[in-house]
Amino acid sequence: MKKGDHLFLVDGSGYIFRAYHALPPLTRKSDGLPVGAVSGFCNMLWKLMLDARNTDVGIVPTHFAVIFDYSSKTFRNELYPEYKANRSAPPEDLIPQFGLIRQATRAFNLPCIEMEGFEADDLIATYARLAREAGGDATIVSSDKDLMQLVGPAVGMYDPMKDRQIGIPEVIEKWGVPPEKMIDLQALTGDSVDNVPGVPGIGPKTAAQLLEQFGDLDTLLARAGEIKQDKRRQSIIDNADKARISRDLVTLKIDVPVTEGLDAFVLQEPDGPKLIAFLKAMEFSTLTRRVAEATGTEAGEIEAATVAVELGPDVHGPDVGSAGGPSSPAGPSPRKERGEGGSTSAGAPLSPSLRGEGKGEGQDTPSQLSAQRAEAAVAAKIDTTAYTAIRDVATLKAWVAEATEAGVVAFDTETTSLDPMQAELVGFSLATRAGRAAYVPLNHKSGRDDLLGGGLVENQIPIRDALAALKPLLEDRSVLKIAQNLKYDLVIMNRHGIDVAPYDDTMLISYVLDAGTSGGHGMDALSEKWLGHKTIHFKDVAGSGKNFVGFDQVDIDRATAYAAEDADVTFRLWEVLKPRLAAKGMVSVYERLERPLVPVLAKMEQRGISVDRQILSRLSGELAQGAARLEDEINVLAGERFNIGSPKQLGDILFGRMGLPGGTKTKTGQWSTSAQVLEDLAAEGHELPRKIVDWRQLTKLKSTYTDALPGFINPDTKRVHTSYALAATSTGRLSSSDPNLQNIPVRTAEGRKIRTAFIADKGNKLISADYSQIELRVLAHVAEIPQLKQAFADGVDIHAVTASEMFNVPVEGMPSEVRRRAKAINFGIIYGISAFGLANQLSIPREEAGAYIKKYFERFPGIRDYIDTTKEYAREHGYVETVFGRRIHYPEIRSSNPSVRAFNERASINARLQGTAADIIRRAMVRMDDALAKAKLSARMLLQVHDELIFETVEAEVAATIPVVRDIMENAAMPAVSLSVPLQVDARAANNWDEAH
DNA sequence: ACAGAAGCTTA
DNA sequence: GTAAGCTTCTGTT
Repeated sequence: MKKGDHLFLVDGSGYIFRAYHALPPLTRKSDGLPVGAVSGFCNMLWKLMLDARNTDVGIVPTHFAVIFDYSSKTFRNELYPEYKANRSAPPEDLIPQFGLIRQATRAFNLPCIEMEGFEADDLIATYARLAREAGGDATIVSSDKDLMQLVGPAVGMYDPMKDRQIGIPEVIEKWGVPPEKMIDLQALTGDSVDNVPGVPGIGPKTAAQLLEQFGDLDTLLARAGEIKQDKRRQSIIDNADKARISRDLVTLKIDVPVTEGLDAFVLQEPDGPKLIAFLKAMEFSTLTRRVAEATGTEAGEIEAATVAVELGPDVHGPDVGSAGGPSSPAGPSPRKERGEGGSTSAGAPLSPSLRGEGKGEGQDTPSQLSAQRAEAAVAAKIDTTAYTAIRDVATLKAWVAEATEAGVVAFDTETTSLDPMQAELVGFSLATRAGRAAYVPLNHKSGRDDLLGGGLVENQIPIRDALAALKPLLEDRSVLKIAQNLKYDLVIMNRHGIDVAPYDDTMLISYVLDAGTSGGHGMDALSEKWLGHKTIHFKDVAGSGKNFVGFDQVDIDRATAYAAEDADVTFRLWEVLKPRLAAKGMVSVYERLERPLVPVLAKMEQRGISVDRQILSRLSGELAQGAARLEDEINVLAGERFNIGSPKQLGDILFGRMGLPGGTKTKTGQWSTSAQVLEDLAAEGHELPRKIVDWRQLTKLKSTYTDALPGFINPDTKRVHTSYALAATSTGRLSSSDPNLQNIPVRTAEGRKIRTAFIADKGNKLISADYSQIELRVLAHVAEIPQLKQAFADGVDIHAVTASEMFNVPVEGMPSEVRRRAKAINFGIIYGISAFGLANQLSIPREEAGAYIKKYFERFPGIRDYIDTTKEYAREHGYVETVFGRRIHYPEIRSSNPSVRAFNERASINARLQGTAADIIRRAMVRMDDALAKAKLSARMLLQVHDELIFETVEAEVAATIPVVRDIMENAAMPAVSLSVPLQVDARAANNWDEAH
C-alpha cells in the first residue's frame, strides 16, 4: 500500500444488524430462508464496487476488506465482565444470515477478516492505522459512533445506507467534540447497549461541554471539584473509576496482531460467474441482472450455487442466554478468502497511536494541520536556481522511480499555445516534494532561423522516449498526480495517448475553499497568497504581444527555472491546500462536484462541434449589406459622417448637436447611448435611434459571431473546440471562452440564424436537452413554497400561477401583460429582487414595483423568509451554501456602504439558487458518459450552456438516447438530495442547434 | 500594447 | 435585481 492508495474497511457485523433492523423484515427466499440482511448487504457491496470502478464518484478504493466480529468474548470481558452482558441473543431469523453474509463477501471476491478475541472495531482500527502509516487513506464503511474516534485527516467514514460521508466536521456537528475526543466523551456518557457504565447523569451534551471546558478526561477528573453544579460534580467524583474503565472499554485497539497484511486487500475485479452463482442461489433477481450486465456475463448460463447455511461464530451472541454453540471453536472459521498475500507483514511494528503523532506535525485536527502547513509554507524559501534539467532517459527514469516511490508527484506541461488542441508539447516538469523539481525539455528550438536542420537544441530526450518513460507514472493508480488546472495538461496528454489518474488539482481545491474571496485561483495568485512567493511570470519568459515567442524558443536554463518552479509551487500549494479541504468540511464538494468533472470537460473540449463555414460566410455577407445600408441612412439622418460605433460621437450628435431629450449620463460623464435609451427615443418617433439599434445588432452579430467563429475552426479536426473554465465563476457555473459558446444568440430571428451553422456530422443529429425553469424549481424547494411546489408538481405554467395568486386573475384567459409582470417578478426573486431593478425591467414607477414586491411577499411569505435568512446567514458566516454544500464567499457583505452591502445581499440570494442549479447539472455531466456507455449508446456530450446539454449521435440512436439523457438529468440531485420539486428536461434532436433547441 | 468603459450576447 | 465573455472605442503607457 502506498501514498494515494485508499483502503475501504466495511464493518460487516455492524452492517448486518443495521440492515436487519432498517429493512422490511419480509424478504425471504422461496424456501422460507430469511435473507433481508443478506440482500441489503449485497446491494451495498455492489454499489461500493460500482463506485470503486467509477472514478467520477470520487473516492476510489484501491484496497478493500470486510471485517466481522468473531465471537462475543473479547479481551474487554476480562477488563469488565459486564461488558455487553445485557445484550440479548440475535433475532432468530437473523441467525442463518451471518454465515450467508460471509459467503456473500467471498462471492464478491473480497477478503473476509475476523479474529478471535477482538471485535471488528479493533481490527478496523488496526488496519486504518496501518493504511495511514503506509501513507494511504482509509474509509470505514459504517456509521457506528464507536468508530468515530478513528476519523482523522487520512481516515474517514461512510454511511452506505444514508450515502453520507462522515469526516471530522460531521463528528463535531453530531457530538460537539472532534474525533480525538470521542473516547473521552464515550467514557463519560457510557453506552447502555454495550453496558459501558460511564458517569450517571452525564449525556453527550454535558460531556461535550465538560470536555470543551477541561480539555480531556484526566484533567476533568483531576479538577472535578471546580464543577459548579452540585449533582454533576458529585457524580463525576463518585464515578471517576467507572469513567476510567469505560474509557478502556471504548478505546479501540490499534495494535491487534493481525495476520493479513494490507497487500492482501488489493481490490480485485469481481468474478462475474462466481458472484452470479451466489446471487442466483439467493434469488436476488434484480441484482443478478445488474451484475450480469456490468460484468458482461450471460446470467442464464450460470447455475445457482449450492449455499449451505453455516453457523458463523458470531451467532453465539453474547454469553448470556444465547443459542449456545462452542464459544471458542477449534476449527477456526474462514479467515482470509482471497489473496495469498505475504503471510507476514502487518501486525508487526506496533507504533504509537492513530492520533497525535506524525512526523513533526501534531495532527490533532485538520485545522491544526492546515495551519501548520500554511505557516511552514510561507517560512520555506523557494530557490528557482536549484532545479535541474533532465537531458537523458536514464535520469528521467530515475525521477520516475523516485516519484513512484514517493507515491505523489506534481506535474506540469509546457507548450507552444494556450489552446491545448493546437499546442505542441515543448517539455514537462515534475516535483516529488517541496524544493525538488526538474524540467524535461523535449522540443526547444535554437534561436537561429535557418532552413536546414530545424534548429532543434541538442541533448533533448526524443518525445516518444520521454513519454514512454512518463506514461506508466501518469497512469499508475498508486501515484497521485498533482496539477494546477489539470484539464489543460489532460488534453495535451490525451492527445499523446496518456490518461492521467488519480489526480488532484490545486486550482480546484482553491476554488472549492475560496470561491468568492478576492483574487482568482491562478497559480501566480495562489503562490503569493499561500507561499508568499512571487512566481516567474510567463510573459517575462516568453514575452507577450509582438515580443511573444513560443515556449520552444525559450532558452533551456530559463525554461527550467520557470517550468520546474511551476511544479514545485504546485506541489507546495497542494501541501497547504489539501488539508484545508478536510478542515473546512469541503472534501465531498471537491470530490463529487469538481474533480470528476475535469476529464468530462477535457473530453467535451476535445470532441468540439462542427460549424458550417459556408453558412457563416453567407450570413456575414447579408449582415454586411444590411449594416452598410443602415450606415448610409444614419449618415443622412445625422447630417454628417461619423463613427457609428463610437458611443461618444453618437452621444454628442444625438444629445448635443440634435438636442434630443431624455439624455442620461454614464458614470464617466458621457452621454449614455444604451439600447434602453435609444429604444425610448425610438418610441417617441425618432428615426435615427431606431436605426442605430438595428445597426448595432447587425454589426454585433457579424463581428462577434459570423466573422469570429470561422477563425476557431481547428485545421486538423475541422471542428470548434471551446474552452470551459471550472473555476471562473463564484457560483459554481462553468464559463466558456475561445470561443464563448454559451452566448450564441437565440432571442431574435436574425440571431438564431447563427445557430443553424452549428451542425451535426453526416448521418448524425444534435440533441439539445435543457432543464425547464431549474432555478425557480430550486427556489420552490429551498424556500419551501407550497403553491410553487404544487404548480411544478402539476406541470402547469408557473408564471401564470404566480400571476393568478398575486392578482386574483384566473389562469384561463389571462392577459399576457399580467403574466409578463409575474414572470419578471419571479426572475427578480432569483436575482435578489429590488424595487429599483423591477421598475427598470418593467418600465414602471418604482413605487408600483415596490407594491408588487410587497404583494408577492404577502402571497408567498416563505420567499421573504428565504431572503431574510439568506442575508442573515451570509452576514454571520461571510458565505452562503448551495443545497450540495458548495460555499460562495461574500467578504464585503458587512460593508458599511449600503449599496455595496445590498449588492452582496442580492448576489448571495442568487448564488444559492444559481449555484444549486449549477451543482445539479454538474452531477448530471459527471454521470452522463457512464450512463450512455452502460446503455450501449454512442452519443457524445459536446456542450454545456448552464441549463442545457448538447449531444451528437448517430440518427439511429436518437430515440434511445433521449430517455437516458433525460433520466440522468432529471435525477441528478439524487441520491445526495431529494428535491421536493420534480426537475423537468425538454429534449429534441435536429440537424442543427437552432432546430434542436 | 494594454486597460477600462460601454455595449451586447447568453442563462 | 444574478452570473458570465467578446468587441469596439478611447485614453494611457
